[in-house]
Amino acid sequence: MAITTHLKSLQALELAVREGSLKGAAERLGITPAAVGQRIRALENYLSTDLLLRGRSGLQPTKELDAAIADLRVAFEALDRATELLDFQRVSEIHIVADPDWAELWLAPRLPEFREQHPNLRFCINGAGDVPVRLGSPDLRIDCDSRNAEILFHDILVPITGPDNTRRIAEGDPDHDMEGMPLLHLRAQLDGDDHPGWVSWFNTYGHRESGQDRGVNYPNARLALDAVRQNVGFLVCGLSLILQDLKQGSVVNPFPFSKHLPATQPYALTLRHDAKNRPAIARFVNWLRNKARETQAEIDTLK
Amino acid sequence: MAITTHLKSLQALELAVREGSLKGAAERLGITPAAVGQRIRALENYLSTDLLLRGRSGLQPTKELDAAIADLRVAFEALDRATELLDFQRVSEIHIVADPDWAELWLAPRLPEFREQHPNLRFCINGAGDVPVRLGSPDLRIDCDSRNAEILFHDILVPITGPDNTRRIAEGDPDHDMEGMPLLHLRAQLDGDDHPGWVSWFNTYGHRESGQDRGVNYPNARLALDAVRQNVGFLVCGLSLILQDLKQGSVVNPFPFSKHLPATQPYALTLRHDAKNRPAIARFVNWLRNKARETQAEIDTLK
DNA sequence: CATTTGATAAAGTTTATCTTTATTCAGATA
DNA sequence: TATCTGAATAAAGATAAACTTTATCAAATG
Repeated sequence: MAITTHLKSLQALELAVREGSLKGAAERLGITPAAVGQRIRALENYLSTDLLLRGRSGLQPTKELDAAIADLRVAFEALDRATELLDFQRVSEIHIVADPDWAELWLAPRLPEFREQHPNLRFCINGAGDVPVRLGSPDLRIDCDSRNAEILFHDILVPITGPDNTRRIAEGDPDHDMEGMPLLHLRAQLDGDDHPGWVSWFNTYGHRESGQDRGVNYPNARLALDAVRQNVGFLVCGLSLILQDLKQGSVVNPFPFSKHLPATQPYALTLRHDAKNRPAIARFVNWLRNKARETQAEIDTLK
Repeated sequence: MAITTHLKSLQALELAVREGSLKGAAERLGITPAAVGQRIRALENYLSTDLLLRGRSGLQPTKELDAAIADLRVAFEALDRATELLDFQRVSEIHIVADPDWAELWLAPRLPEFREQHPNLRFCINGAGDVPVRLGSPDLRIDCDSRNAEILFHDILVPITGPDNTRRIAEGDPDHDMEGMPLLHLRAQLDGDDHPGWVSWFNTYGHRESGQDRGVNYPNARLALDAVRQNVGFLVCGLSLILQDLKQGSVVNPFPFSKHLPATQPYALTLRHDAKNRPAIARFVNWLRNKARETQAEIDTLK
């Protein structure tokens, strides 16, 4: 028994008969009337038979089609039921809690790619997103603090500055040039040892004796990065968060990447206990792992 | 109600479940297993759900799919029935009687293009072809003799010779060069006035006083043309029959096409009384008219 | 343990499908 | 009758889907 071909043609045909016009079918299919005509004609050509008598006002199936139209209707009704059951419309929600800087600067720029392929998924990231927060623990947690979590990648911390300094750096000694510009700090860098900043960097690589913690403080990396892009000063920042900026040249590295500090902890992923059973989440995590692997590779290449 | 999308994915899915393997489904669909996997995966991605648990030996629908598989089976069984009814396999026969030279030299080279788009059609042309002759009148008749027939195109008759003469013609006087080479005749050209040949040509354009009907006789144009291609001599031939040869340079025209004779009658088409009701024939005739129009245009351009 | 078989991933190519634009045509409207 | 309108169509070019190929992987089999 041969397998049915021209499925889309048959679908268009059945719909055109049901609607009484190519135009009507086109609207339901979300394509142009010309496309519907082409689909049907393709089938007619294949069969070397006319199937539809096209009048200006209304269509009429030929007797060849008449014989089959009942089966076509049965078929597409059954398919529509199956579609319903398979829950084409289902919206699955993924709730994520993550390091805010990472969420804003690493995840957010990469997410649209994934969402394009998974239009049925809704995200809630750190309380914001497509859907409101849900009570209880999130499906995923990504940060640098959790123990026993699956490691995504090990970041490194590097000094960066704005694009206007590119020329100056090329000509002279970056140490010298830095003298005139403020150091930018993240609040977290000054609060504890978990987030190494300028203090650690100068302690390791020298270049400046005093005033290592002077300068401007920013509450989060996004704001600090905005300032860097506008040439406000120099910042020590996770390389993973600025890969795109470096490629575009909207920020630059005044020192070779070999002068970096390792992050104290890797970014790591914790899954909610029952999340593994949800295919949507499994698929998202899978994507996340791949993207993390890419990032790790880029970091390792540069450092 | 939304319209079912991913028809091919659903088809592959249903078939894979029925066959118990991607490979089996692939064979029935006439594509590679990789393609089947891709179809199914596309749907799974779209739904963000797993549908098929792939084991090395045997597949198993997930519970999501289980709910829908019955409807899918119903749908594709109905489609297969519809397919049957629409007679995907139907073989329609077209019986043609035509001027033998035209059939061999004009129709035969053009027909494959049409047949490629209409694999269900079988031809019987002048008793030969895919199917044996049928009693009674043919569906189509194409010749230059019938009256009250639909004109396809008006041919012109031109002298031609083989490619080896190209150089000699370029250098000198074709009249002179013709002296050493035999004139080729078709039997029909010598028999009556319907098929002008060298006699008419020399009477019109001069160049030779005697021996206009001497030379070699051929029973049909194909054989004569074979001889021309091998530089046996000079022939007066319908331009429509050698357009491709001229383009390829396998025959050449020693005289400008302005020195042509008009064919006494155009090629014309007669349809059997009931042929108009057969869509396959209507479509073939339509194609024939288009091709004839093309030929007419080429002739008019050259002459 | 080596081999076979079926599924998968990645990449590149081919083919199908769709849109756009312009044209045609039957019937409605003036 | 003329002309207008709305739907279908034709042609061409652009886009996107689908397929094949090649290589890899993992389970099952000998």
